[in-house]
Amino acid sequence: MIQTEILCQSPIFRGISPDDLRELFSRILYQVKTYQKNELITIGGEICDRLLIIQQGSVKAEMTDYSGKVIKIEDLAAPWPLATAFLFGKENRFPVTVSATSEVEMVSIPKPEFVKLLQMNSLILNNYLNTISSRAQFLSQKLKFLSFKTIRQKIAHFLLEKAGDRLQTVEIMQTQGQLAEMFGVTRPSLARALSEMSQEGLIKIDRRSIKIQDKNRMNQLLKN
Amino acid sequence: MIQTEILCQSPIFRGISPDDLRELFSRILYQVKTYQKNELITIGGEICDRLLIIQQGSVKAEMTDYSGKVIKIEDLAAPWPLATAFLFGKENRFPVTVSATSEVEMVSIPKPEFVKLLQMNSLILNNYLNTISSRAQFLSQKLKFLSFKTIRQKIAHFLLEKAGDRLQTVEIMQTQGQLAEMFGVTRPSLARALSEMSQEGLIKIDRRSIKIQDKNRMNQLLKN
DNA sequence: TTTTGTTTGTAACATTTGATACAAAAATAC
DNA sequence: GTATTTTTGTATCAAATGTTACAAACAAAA
Repeated sequence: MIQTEILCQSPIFRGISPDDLRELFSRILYQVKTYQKNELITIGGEICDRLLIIQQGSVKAEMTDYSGKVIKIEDLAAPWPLATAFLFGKENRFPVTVSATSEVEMVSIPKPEFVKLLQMNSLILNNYLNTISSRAQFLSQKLKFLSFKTIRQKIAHFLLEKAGDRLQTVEIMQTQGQLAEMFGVTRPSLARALSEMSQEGLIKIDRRSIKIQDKNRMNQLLKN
Repeated sequence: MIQTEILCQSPIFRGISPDDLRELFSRILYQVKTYQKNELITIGGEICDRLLIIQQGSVKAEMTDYSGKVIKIEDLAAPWPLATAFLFGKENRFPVTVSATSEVEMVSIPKPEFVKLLQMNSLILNNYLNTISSRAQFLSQKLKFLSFKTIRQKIAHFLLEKAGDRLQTVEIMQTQGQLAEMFGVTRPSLARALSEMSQEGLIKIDRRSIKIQDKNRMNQLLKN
């Protein structure tokens, strides 16, 4: 049985009343499946031709590496949808193996039926488009960040982004350790780069606030 | 005037007959705007609340860096859509400044009207979902590749991916130089890493074919 | 205040990679 | 077959970053 009070909390059905959602579901085909703890739900590599939404319980996603060993990727709980990014596009396969970590109820909507839902209700359509677009935008940002090779470049990008057109001084909310992790470098390396940039007059560091002293030279760092 | 013979070549309208497309357009609001050479079409940072499709001519996309200098990003021509990844999601702003490089006709569909199109025609809906999903999948792959830090890791990932479960020997189609560029490293560095891995018995290199001799140790390289 | 734990600055050394150069090997052209 | 170009293997040195370690500064708790 579907529980629309839970499902309407899901990112895809957000903003829809439980009653409306029940009405919508009555017009499509779907299944509600129950899985016991530790039971397999999807296998990595399997074709992804249906949308799965956790209605009750929690699952874990794992990936198999090339030698066959298993790495845990993430934990998900109701009312989250699974693999929204793999229903469409060229790579229609589950990237991960999903199994139940408690007793689980899973709503399974075949792709053609989900397309009907998208066409019947513009809120669902917008929610879904927003979900996958935001993901693409997030990945794109992350990729841009990774494209800067040296630590100085990463620092410059981070500071200029935070400062925008106007500000000269940026207040950092994270510790150096957290920043270093974001940048994918070690903490002492980040500290060294910061102190060198400070010595060279590019920035001025006072605790957690950093003043950009030479915007032009900072920009030149990003040229390559 | 819209030219549906051209527009139906666009990734978003692919598979739809010119006549059907004309009928669909008759049911929504849209504009066809003409731009002279060098005229501005969108400005980076501007809100992206409409879908733009090049119907005639070509444009260039440029980005402004933090110091105000302009970097060319890409050239686009008819019948390509602009910024499909920024119509929805959290970041609804054009990332680039677009200007005409020849006389240009641009079809402009306001976002709510485009949503109508998506709901009226499931082919358009599928095309659009496939476009942005594929983009997210592509970015995700690229990100995964970049997450490997050492050259050895990149080599291991590349070879294990190519080999799959079965094969032991991988035939490389590119030159070392091309591979090095893909990996974002210099050619001598790649050659050195390969020869070291060969000395350590991980792989055996014979011209353009590389045999994976120790899959387990290769996998361990990817653990961190 | 004193104590304790966290954050920061910095140093010494090891490792990885880039830059450059050059010769051997292979592929291609003549 | 010879000449020319491309590709590959390798060496040397420099630059960037990681690793480890430790002390000073700071913040929170007792």
